Amino acid sequence: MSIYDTLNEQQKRGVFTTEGPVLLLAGAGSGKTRVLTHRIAYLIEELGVSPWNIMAITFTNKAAGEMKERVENLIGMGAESIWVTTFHSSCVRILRRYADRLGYDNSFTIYDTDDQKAVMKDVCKRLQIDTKTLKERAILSAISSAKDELISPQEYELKAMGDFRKQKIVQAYKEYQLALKKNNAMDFDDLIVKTVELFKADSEVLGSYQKRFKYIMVDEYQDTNTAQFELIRLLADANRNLCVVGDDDQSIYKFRGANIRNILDFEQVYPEAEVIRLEQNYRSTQNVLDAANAVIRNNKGRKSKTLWTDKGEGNRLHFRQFDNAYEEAEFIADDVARKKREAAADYGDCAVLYRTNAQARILEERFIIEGIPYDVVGGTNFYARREIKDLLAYLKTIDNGRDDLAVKRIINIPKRGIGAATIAKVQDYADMREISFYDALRQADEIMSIGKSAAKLKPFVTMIQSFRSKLEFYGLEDLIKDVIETTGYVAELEASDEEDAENRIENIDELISKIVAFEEVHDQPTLGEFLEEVALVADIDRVEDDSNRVLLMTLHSAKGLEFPHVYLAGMEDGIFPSYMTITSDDPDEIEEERRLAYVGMTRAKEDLTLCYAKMRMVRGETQMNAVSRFVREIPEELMDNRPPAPRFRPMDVPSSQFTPAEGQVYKYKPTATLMPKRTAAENKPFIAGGIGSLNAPGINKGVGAVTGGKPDYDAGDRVRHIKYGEGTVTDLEPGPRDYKVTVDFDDAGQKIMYAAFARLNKI
DNA sequence: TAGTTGGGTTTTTTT
DNA sequence: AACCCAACTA
Repeated sequence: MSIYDTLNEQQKRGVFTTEGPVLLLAGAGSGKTRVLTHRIAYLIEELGVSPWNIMAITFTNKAAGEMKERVENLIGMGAESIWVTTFHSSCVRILRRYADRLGYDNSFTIYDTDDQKAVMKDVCKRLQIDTKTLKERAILSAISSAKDELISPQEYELKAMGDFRKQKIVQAYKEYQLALKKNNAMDFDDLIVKTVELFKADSEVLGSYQKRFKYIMVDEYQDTNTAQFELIRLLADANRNLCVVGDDDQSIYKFRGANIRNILDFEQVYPEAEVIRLEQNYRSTQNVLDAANAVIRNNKGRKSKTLWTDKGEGNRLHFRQFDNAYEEAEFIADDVARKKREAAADYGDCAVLYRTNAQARILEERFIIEGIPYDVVGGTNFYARREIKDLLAYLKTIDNGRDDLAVKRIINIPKRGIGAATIAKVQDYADMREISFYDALRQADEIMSIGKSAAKLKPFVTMIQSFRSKLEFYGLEDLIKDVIETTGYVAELEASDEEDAENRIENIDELISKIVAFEEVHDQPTLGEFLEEVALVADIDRVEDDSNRVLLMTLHSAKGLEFPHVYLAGMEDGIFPSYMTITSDDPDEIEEERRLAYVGMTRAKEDLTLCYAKMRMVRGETQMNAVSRFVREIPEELMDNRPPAPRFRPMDVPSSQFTPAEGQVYKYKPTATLMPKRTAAENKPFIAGGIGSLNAPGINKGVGAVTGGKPDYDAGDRVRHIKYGEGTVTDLEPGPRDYKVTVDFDDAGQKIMYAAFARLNKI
């Protein structure tokens, strides 16, 4: 009995076909991760390949971590030297070693979207580009697309002939790259592009990696872009042992440059490629699969395949119709609660998927009201949140003062009376001497033009220097706490009456936890390593599988995941498929949306619920939308309710026309298929344009003490938190203006928070 | 310089 | 609705 016996025939072929190029067309839920992990195990255990010679590229850090773990479970020790990473992490690893050969310093920093925008703003100012007509964002996205296609500024210039707009973009592109280089920084796209550049320019380096990576595997291959493909092609060129795994039906990242041709044309590029299809689905019931197949069948130009399962039919899909998004949210929350009550599902078995991040808010509000533990994935990346970026900017500045952007970010946070004028003068001085902004600050006395403002800069420099010297003696955890304490960052938040101050503080606590965790995992944790690790994490990487909370996320984020119970919210034409793709004259766009629908539906193992709201507030105006065409593409016999037939459809109606005074709301009473039961109080008419009862002041205030007095619990007590669930208080200490409470939560682990914000309830 | 206000814009999706 | 930015006031 070997570990390979449990694989089906196709999977076995995928595992045992180790030499030469292999295209593994793996339908949703067909066990591709199993094939990949077994393939790695087979290479190592049966063929005697050194783990060191294997590279597996995944889409997210989370997927990489899981794969590594599963390989470890299969072969025991020895898995740590396999490269299992994302494209971006691999490239950083390579560039940290060789970036100097491209004229960068090996300690380059990585710029995120915010940083890019800041640089571009500056570039536009210098080039006198009118950002009213040509937005920074548009320029950046043009540059990003160019980089995805490996188009250099020079090549772009050739294409820009006679096109004024493009010529402006070329100028900006060139200037932007110069600025990045000057700051010794790379953006996300550069990580790939520069690595390809390095490989092409330096055959010695390329040769060494080719020699090392004898077996290369790429997961989610349908979502690779041209630059990534080129990277892989170069790496695999010597041995040609390249196994790509993907599903053209799940290609959903065209907007990010994913080139679906990479998978469709694989056999042209590698004529000797073996093509293996995995069509048996081990995840979903037949009904779910039939529905998903019926939808995706409407796409043209796909590699035909039909998923099947030997699981039973299962439940029919649920279709539910609502008047508005609030009722939709209420139903979903109620339904989850019902399933939990009836022991049909636990919280962690449920996921709510939607097209746009904005849809999360209403759902979230409802989940809070009903006290259902949940987690929202995505939106703004954790590390892109203001408070986190602020603190990270401190850490970056302490680590090395070379990141001008970071220094400028925090120089006046919290307020130190240092304004734009002073900053500009310091920058001028820095430019003149060709030194960094921070070094210019250190010489503030020498800068004649700033006059008495120099006195404001000095304490800042002294503070940073003191952090630096203290770093010799204490760890990262002490450092971050010291920064928070010394700057008064949290104290300021605490005192502020900002709506989301509580949330910010929670995020900061989470950051501290992450630093602590980082220090636990690494033998010799350095600040630089922490900052690097943090630069490349996606929001999805942070979700823990065992936290037993309902997950709320976009359809995009859900790729690669599965849940027994899935709710698809906002199944409306104009929302999903999005308005943009409906009105586009490129028919490919709607096909990509359909693939997204396919991805969403195939996340469900047992139970799939499709929700439709007739009226929905989008960007401040009320829209009336028809049922999503994707719902209508599902055979009716697979659903428990028949979606209403399409009728006249005002695409969007100005909210002003929907004041209750004019009574028009009532025209759109539900045509009543199954509506969830609700109490009379809850059944009040929805007021379009208003925010409804859910948003009443105090909604987020939960229960429990809000004042700064001593809480009614103490160390040792059991308490309940609205989000983290139950836990034990391990510490309670008086702070400057509030008690600081440390709780060891059963599910969420240890958290430190301010009592006023934590709103813990003794139980 | 800091804080406020009013006007204009917007992402659909993210490593 | 939410966010960002410029312009204005204190």
